[in-house]
Amino acid sequence: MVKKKDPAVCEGLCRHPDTVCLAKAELVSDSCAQSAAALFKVLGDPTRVKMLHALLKREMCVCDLAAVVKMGQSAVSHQLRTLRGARLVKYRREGKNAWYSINDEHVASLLCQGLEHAQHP
Amino acid sequence: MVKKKDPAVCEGLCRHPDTVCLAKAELVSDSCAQSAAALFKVLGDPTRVKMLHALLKREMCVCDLAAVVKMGQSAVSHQLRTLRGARLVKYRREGKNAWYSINDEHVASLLCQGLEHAQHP
DNA sequence: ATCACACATGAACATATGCTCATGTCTAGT
DNA sequence: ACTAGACATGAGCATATGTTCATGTGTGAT
Repeated sequence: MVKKKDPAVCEGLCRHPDTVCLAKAELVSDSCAQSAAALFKVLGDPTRVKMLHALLKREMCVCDLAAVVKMGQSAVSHQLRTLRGARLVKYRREGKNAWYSINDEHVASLLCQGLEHAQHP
Repeated sequence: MVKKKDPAVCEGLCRHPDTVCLAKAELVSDSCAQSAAALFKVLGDPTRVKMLHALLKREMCVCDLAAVVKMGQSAVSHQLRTLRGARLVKYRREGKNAWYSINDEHVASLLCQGLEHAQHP
């Protein structure tokens, strides 16, 4: 009788309590899963992928980014807002222009890994 | 006059044509950005992050996964469907159970990088 | 001061997403 | 054959998301 359920620990919801208990013990916290998912979610839009990819090589201002990804200035500005919110990009103002760039190497690395994976189906 | 616009190449939509032309030349293709974004989008949900994290260490069946992430069987099954669609997990059937596991190391690496980044704000 | 430009932002809208509920399918045991 | 268990799937619904349109803000040139 090696696979008897243990309601006290696993709440009787599973077929393989040992596995479930182990997995539960190791499971990431809600907040951790939340923030990782939030990060990926921001990366999960083709427009933002293109924008970040363009920013990999150089600092760019909003209207140039708009021209590159072939979108309206407003759309690009909204996307930059969410990218800023997730701290994936930073910006500096210079006169009338706002120059955006990738925030850190970690972000660049993640993006490149995703792009690379996408090319090898 | 180093910054004259070149409508033939940049369509007159930008302030810094040289930069835009360079960025356009290097820009990832639509389909490439699409598939990278699709990959990230699938990773961009806390429930799926938890499920994948649990699968990092061990193969699991559906009802056990449901117990671990504290969700209904149907919800988990739907999520597994999208994970399968993105080829992030694979599964094998054994009698009445379906055993799921991470599809490849690349996926695991991406997930871990995301989780790690999320813990260093 | 006025104007044009670069950018940000709010509202509105269509679409996408994730969950629940109900039901279908397949397998194993009787 | 019949039933129960494990899983898959379709419909429905509430919420989230991305774009456009209109407008607001701040800067520099005239």
